[in-house]
Amino acid sequence: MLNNSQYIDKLRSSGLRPTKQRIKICEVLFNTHKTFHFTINELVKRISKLTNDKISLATVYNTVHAFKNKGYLKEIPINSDQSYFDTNTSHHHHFYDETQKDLIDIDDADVEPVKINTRIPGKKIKSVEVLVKVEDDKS
Amino acid sequence: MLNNSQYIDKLRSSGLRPTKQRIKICEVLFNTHKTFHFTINELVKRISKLTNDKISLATVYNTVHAFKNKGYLKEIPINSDQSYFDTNTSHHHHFYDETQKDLIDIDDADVEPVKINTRIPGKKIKSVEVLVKVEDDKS
DNA sequence: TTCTACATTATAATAGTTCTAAACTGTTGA
DNA sequence: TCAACAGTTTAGAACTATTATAATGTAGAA
Repeated sequence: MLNNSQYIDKLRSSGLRPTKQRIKICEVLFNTHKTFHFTINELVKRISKLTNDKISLATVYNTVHAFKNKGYLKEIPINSDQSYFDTNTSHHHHFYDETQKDLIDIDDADVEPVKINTRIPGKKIKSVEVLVKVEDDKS
Repeated sequence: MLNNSQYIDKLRSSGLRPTKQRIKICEVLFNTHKTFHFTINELVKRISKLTNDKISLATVYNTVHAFKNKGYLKEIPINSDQSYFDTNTSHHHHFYDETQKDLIDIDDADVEPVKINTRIPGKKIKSVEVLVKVEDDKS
């Protein structure tokens, strides 16, 4: 437990109590410059690999949802049997490899801005997400 | 049971036996010029409203998946507690109204073609889907 | 220190979807 | 026409991700 004051501040400033579970989850999710995708299941495994005190499944769900609501995580819209989350909250899109069931970032610079020339009255756009499904090329 | 030969042909030509359940589901899904979105749940309700012989839930799932695999239906990528399908298999995109949990088509003409300037070696693009999430505009 | 509201926890509950295995039916070919 | 077989349907059980419950624990304020 060295440099967790950043997480404590972050949590406190968004109205979340800095509990040791939340700090640990912050470490697992944000203690790297690389962003990544994960499912709850994968996160639970990652946590138990990196810590001795186990965190209950319910807490992991609660925390991930709290972080998502605060904008620290994004949920990626995919039809899958489980939800995918992304620690990269900047604007970008995804490939989904249906063969390997693998998610890959598409750098925002590699996608021309998506222009929507229609609106729904009384609604404002919250996000525009592009999902590019790919499969093995057997040609 | 009048003009079902079209469905029988369609099914047979794609290697699906034209059972009476499948024909009935074709009627429910394709007997209109309007395309629409549905969940399995909604489809089951729609079927039971339009027919007397009930079709088992398992068959509805099987049939929807078979139709999806044959390209007669598209699954719409959304994070939801249930899967959404679309009888409109042409290239188009969607608004998802998070307030009302409602899906709305975006005419393909209203979206500038999405240009992806990167590829994954050995993979070919299967689909490019844009999901525009909207919410009530309280400004 | 004490109090209180917020968090965590194990477990139960829920709900969508898939599996199972027995019964049924379209299709083929004799 | 009819037997045989592979594909299909079915009810219900099983499975799995997620959410709810309610008791216990804990951070932060007074």
